Amino acid sequence: MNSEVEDYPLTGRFLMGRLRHALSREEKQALEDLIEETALVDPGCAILQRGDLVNCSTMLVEGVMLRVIHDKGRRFAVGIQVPGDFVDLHAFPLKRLDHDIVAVGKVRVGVASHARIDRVLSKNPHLARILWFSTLLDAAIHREWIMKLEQLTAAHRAAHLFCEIWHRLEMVALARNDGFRTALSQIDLADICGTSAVNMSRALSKLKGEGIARFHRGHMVAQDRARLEAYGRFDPTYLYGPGELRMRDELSL
Amino acid sequence: MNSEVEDYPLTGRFLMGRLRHALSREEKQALEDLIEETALVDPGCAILQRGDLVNCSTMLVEGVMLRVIHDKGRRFAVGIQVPGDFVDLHAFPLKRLDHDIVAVGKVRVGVASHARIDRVLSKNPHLARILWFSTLLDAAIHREWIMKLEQLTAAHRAAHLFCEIWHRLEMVALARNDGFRTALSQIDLADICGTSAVNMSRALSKLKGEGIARFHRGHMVAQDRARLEAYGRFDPTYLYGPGELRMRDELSL
DNA sequence: CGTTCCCTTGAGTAGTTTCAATACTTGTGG
DNA sequence: CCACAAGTATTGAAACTACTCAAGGGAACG
Repeated sequence: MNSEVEDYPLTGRFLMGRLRHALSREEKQALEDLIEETALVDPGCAILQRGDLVNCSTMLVEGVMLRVIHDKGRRFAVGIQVPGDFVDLHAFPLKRLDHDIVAVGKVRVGVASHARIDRVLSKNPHLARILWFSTLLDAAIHREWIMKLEQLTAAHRAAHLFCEIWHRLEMVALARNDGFRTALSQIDLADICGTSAVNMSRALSKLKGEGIARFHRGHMVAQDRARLEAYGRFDPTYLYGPGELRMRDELSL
Repeated sequence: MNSEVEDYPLTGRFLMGRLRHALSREEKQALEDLIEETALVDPGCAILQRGDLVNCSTMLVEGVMLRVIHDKGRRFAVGIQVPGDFVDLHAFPLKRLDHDIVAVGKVRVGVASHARIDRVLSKNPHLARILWFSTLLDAAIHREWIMKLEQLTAAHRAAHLFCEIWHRLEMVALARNDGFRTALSQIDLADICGTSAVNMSRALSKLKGEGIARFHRGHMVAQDRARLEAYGRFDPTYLYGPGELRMRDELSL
């Protein structure tokens, strides 16, 4: 077990592999203390609906959540969150969100009231800057999704998505050597990749047929990661993990 | 001429129609004073390239800019900015961006060093919160684009884009009664809508043929705005202007 | 006056959608 | 333990949308 997660069981994965090293021990503790209570969310349930006036924000502790927008009965996923993500921190400055946030499978979350966040951030501008940073990571991921949707066919999109999830879970020490395990269904993948469930099924069997990746009931397994990434035109830079864009030590944030 | 723009010629359009009413006179002046110099940017030129270490941010004063990502020679637009947008404020917390920001047509910008922004924000947490808010508006627009790409065909995407630009220009008092005028080409529209220039041409002639909108050398004219918005499945809520999600007065930010 | 960039139109191909039918999984209650 | 229902996944066929390649028209700028 990762020692950060031992020391900070609710927030130990926050920004792990990104800017977590820039947090002091006191700041990590302040973050952990932000969480007033934890809750279990049932599959498909929303912790937050479009337009709600929000007065607390949610740290995802265990499981996967989707940002979804409903339109004319269809469901469109515009974001995916993994443990360590402060899923609705956007609502702290925005107060209301334009989308729902729903659990995929069973999910455990920690809840922090905006009043408490406010108190901590006004005393600690550095932490405020870090939280701002974390919301902009979501924006960077949104941009990559836009590019992916503009450019790739369904099978390539699926491969790209697998790469992204794999990397993000790896950064928070939840990936496996040969893939990852989530509660995502093919329907979820279709909603994320902007295609129909039927076409997603075909795309996945193509990936399987070419020996690139197998997806079965939420398990993604790929023997040759480089091949998967090449197929998905995946470059992890936009995740601001180790690499080109990563905050260097010379920079104080 | 709008009085805000008279009083604050460089930043008077910042968050106009959104949270600008929450700024005090002093804060508006502090923002205006952030801008150290102005510059003209030539068509197609980038003020910032992916991976650059950035130490200043840019207020768009006049013209339109695109956020673009290059991949295998093709160009993909992942965002569009209009006057009043703090186009690369994302780089203030992120330090490096994942995309380029380029001028469409001739553009005038104001430049604010991060050192100066830092000084002002540390003295004014309320203003810091407002700037954070403004970067999350970009994220909300990104999410809408994701949904639009997942859902709509090229002609509908174009209509949606026209609606968005029209509304955004309207909020900063730069729209016309029957449309708007920019320096966008059909190629730009294609890069934004994730289609080929050929297909965008066909989509536009379809919109023209059905009497929904005419686009010619950057001028967009639509007689029946409601019809255009219906065709583009457009709902301006996500822009956080007047409407459902708008910050209410009861909320202090 | 010609180059360059932007836009248009046609034709063939590739990818996706929808509808429909079928099968597999999982959990529930008899 | 089996039967059933609900949700999930697969496959086929026809219609549609978009892509690429290619050729040509038109406006703007020097």
